[in-house]
Amino acid sequence: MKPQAPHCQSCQFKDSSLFKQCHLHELEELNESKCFNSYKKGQVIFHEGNRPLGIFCVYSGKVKVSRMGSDGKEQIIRLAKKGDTLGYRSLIDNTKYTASAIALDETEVCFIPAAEFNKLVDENVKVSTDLMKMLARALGDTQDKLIHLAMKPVRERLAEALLLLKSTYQEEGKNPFSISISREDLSSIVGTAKETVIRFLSEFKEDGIITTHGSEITILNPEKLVKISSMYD
DNA sequence: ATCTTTCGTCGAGGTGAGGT
DNA sequence: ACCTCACCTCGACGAAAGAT
Repeated sequence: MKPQAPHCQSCQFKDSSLFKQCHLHELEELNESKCFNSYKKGQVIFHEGNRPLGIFCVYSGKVKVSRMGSDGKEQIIRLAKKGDTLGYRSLIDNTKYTASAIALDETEVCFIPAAEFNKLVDENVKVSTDLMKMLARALGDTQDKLIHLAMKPVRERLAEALLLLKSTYQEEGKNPFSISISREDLSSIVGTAKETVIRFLSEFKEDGIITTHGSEITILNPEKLVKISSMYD
């Protein structure tokens, strides 16, 4: 059964998204022009090197934004959850995508065509201000990440990656936090080899910080992870 | 110069899911 | 039931960098 496309006017993420400052008629126009798609785990939402034709709003599921390094290894540069917006930077900059977005599990995404998005940004100052804020925040996050990648050893970066997953994907009231993620993806977030991630995960297990069941990781002691991740701050 | 630590690579084995 | 495949895990080894 094909899932029902949500209405922008009544979308549960309306008040937390980039479009929170939109007027009702603008939301109606967005709703008319948008497309709603679902993706299976591993499916590409947009591909590095392609021209952006619009922006994507994640309605459900999890998405990784990653790019290929010169050595052919994947580096995850961002994780997106429901309510997040993707692909806006390349669209604004009018350049090809510098990264790919891939579904990490069953994911539903709304696609807003470039013309509609640009019109909205042109006409609604509040939206364009929010957009600027979003870009500024993304830039700050990237700077932090760059510094951490350069300064911190793998163990600390892994702890930080686990905390990032927790802060991104933990749903309210769900404790302890569990996530199913391949060691490959985790190593792409940390920027290290899969085996190294596995080794340190085993250490974390021995220390009672996490437990694992297959690819599922449960964080039992986030405070300890914070301690480890901030050792080099 | 030597030792130690960290981390990447390789290879092998185990496990679970899905297909036939 | 059996096979295949993807994924997880571990041990061994070696390179690189820092410490002594």
